[in-house]
Amino acid sequence: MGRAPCCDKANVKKGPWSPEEDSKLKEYIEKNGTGGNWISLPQKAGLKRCGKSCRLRWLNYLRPNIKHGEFSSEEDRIICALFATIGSRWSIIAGQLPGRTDNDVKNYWNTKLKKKLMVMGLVPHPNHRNSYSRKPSSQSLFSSNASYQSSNTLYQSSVPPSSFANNFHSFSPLYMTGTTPPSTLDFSSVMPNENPSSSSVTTDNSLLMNPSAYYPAKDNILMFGSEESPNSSSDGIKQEAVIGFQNCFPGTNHNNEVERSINDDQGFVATGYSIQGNDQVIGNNFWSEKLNEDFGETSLRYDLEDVKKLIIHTGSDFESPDSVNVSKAGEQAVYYF
DNA sequence: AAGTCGTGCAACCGCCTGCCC
DNA sequence: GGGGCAGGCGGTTGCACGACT
Repeated sequence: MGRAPCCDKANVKKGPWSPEEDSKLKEYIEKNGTGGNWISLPQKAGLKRCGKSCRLRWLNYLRPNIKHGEFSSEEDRIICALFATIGSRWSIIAGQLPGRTDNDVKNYWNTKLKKKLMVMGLVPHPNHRNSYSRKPSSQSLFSSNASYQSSNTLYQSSVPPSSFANNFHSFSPLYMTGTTPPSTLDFSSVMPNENPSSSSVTTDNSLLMNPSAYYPAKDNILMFGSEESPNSSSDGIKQEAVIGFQNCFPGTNHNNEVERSINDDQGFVATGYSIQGNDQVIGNNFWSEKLNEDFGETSLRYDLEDVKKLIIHTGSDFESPDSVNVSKAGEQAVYYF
């Protein structure tokens, strides 16, 4: 038996809202509130609409302080960073942008921002055949218990939403903002800096302050990304590669230290790292463990230079055979093992 | 001027989750 | 503990409108 419909479909109006309906709804809610029950609200308000439709109209259009119009470059940067961190969790992303709705952010991403990033080579085109990939191995990508948090709810799931996985794979290069401090976002490595004075966004937002809390636990992913530097050499060799590990929020803070993410359950280390030149990048989860071994469990922060040395020093010793020379500007790679 | 195409966005659909009984 | 319901969310659709031919 299927579930009962939320309203009588035959007797509800669908399609665009008229100004009269808008004013009825607005007037009612301003006077009485939603009463915590959207289903019964349309009847009380004298509307022939589904409760869900009323809720959507109110949240996306009628409620106070809704911001319409162009997204600023600051908002662009926040959306990109959060998308890279948590995927298509539009409501959470919208929660970081005062006056914006999840629908707005979603539409903006799908119609403009994604294309913009594709053009820039920061998001692989769907038909792009030149990115590195490797089959998942014995350990399933999402085999471990995932833990990810929305604005007010902590979810525990063995299988994160497939949409998240897809997005995570597709746009993972944005994970590698090797210059992303926890409280100050600097997207200069992934976004063109249209306004140099605003290359960083200072925020005291809890999500940005503690991104690891929102980071889904996924094992055995190694991500590579590269972008073409303005002074890229003529042979097309990339000038920068940034790598990140699952369970980590890759980034450095303003002191050029690699942040360690505290994950009580699994004790992972958050690492972020940007290398210059034509470096060969080798790594896997052992990298995190090596950091602990070499720099101590108690240390909350690792100096970026030490991480660089460690990568160079221990790279060939990694147990994983994975070894990638990310050589072409603008290419990205995602490795699973 | 008319037809076609592309884009943006509001709205809908259906699934998932939490809450309540 | 489990079933049902409502809210919330992300994906998708469809329409309006402008650009282009």
